[in-house]
Amino acid sequence: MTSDPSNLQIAAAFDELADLYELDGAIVHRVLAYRGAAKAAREATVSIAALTRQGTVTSLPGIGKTLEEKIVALLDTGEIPAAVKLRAKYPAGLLEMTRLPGLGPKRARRLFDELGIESLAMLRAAAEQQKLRDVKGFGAKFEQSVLSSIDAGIGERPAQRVLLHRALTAGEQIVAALRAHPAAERVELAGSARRQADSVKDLDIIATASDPGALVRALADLELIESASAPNENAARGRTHTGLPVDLRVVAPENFGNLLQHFTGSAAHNVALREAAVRRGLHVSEYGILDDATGETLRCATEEEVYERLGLTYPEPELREDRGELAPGFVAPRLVTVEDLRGDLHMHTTASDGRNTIEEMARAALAHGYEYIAITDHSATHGFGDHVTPDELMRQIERVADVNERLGGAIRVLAGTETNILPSGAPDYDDELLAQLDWVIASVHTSFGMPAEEMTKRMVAAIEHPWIDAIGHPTGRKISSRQPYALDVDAVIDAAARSGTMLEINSAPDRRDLNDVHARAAVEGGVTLLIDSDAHGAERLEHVRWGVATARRAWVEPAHVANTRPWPQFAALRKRARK
DNA sequence: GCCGTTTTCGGCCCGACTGTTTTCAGTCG
Repeated sequence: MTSDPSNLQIAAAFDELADLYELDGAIVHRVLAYRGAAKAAREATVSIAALTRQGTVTSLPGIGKTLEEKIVALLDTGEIPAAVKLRAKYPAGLLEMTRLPGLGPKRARRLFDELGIESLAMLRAAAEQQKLRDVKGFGAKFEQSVLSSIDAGIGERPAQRVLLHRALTAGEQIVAALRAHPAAERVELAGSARRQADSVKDLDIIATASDPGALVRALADLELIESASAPNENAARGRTHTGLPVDLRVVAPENFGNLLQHFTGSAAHNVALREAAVRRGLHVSEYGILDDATGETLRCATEEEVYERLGLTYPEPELREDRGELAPGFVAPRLVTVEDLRGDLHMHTTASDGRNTIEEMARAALAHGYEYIAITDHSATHGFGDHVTPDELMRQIERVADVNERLGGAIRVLAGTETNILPSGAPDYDDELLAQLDWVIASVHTSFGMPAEEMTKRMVAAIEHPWIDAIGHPTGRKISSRQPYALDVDAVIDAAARSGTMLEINSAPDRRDLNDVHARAAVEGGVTLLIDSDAHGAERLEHVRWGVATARRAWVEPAHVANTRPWPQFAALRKRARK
């Protein structure tokens, strides 16, 4: 018996089934049911395999009797029979083909049935030989489009997504530049960038203007924009120099709220919002709210009006993922902000792989308005050459004391470490040394490939260690480049709550680890979170913005975060304060 | 395939665009 599939693997199996059923011509609602189940699996904070064995998996939204059976089959045999059958029927190349613009599952299926086309290569050949136009519904224009799409490499890989910090930095500059235009009135970023998602695929900007045509044409002239075109007086589409698509829509002021709400999404949020509206006899679109009873359409100048008309509490954009923000009893959380943070407990200096000295980091943190920071260089076995030996760590403690003296108490600098969690679960300094520090954060940097059970044991051992105050980047994921290591996050949360060990939201823009779903589960499990920059240079202290973004998506309030507290209260949360 | 202030069947968000088509299905966001 191999180990159970992770929630992410189960979600992937459902997504695959959705694609296969779609090719097979299933009704769209059945396909959407599988996609919904995949979302539920990705966002579940407990092990779906475990729930299934307990017989309670159907308590998850969107998972009923049939999907339960399919999970059981996956657990027992490692396969879902329907998927095996459908894979044999529809070659994998068909799914690649559906990545081309204008070619969805229905049309791909038709080409497969009538011409036997089952790969991008065969599709390309048929387009070149002008054979596609023989099939009803296909013409010369489509053949052209196929050739140019395949030549552009579309189809070989999924659409590129850009990390939030890059997209949002560009998006904010574009918004600022548009706001400075004389024709501009309101200009706001929408879409996944506004929701502070992990990554985005384009920027959506919604505006009102005294002269819409002038604003729309102005997009092309912005320094950040490589090229743009305006198909009409109210919309422009462009690309930044890094290739990020930008959509600008100018709308009448009385409709601004409807458009901003619509284009902020998420898709799942909007679908749930509209379903809730239909139950009240209302129909929501980007143009307004149509009332069945009166036949009139209400146009909303602000988003607040949209939610108010629907009888819903306004949810901050970060919450709009259909994760309970539309539920009847929803109470808007007071989300944590960068300004709430009073300290940063994870950063590096020249002693390991950082670029600045202790004093430089301390002065930068002081300028940032912090009351306290911890210096946490990499430990003895970091393995990248830039580690701190036990002797060196002793000298580091003295250097921190010197800096504290020189700064005259303006900021409190803690002598700490980011100690490696060895495969055994032990830290790589001995307890006597850890006891002399002010602060210990522990992280996994090696042996990522352990099975979930061993990795969980390793992590729980570290969490239960008497001198480890917090776990750094607990799942090891790197957004769009590295999967989290196999880990029972629920068991980690339990252990952290029991032992009073903090779990970090690491703010490195490609980590944001814990992620939004896990951070929310941690808070619900009674864990105190920590939001850290993991800065390797003084200017990177600003990165806490991205950790805060993840925290906000996790419904996190200031009280859930240790480093929003003044020093005496924070100090008391450390394990060493309880000895 | 799921689900219930429409409760065990019959619904399941909304609209624009596209290319191919004489009225629209499929795709996309």
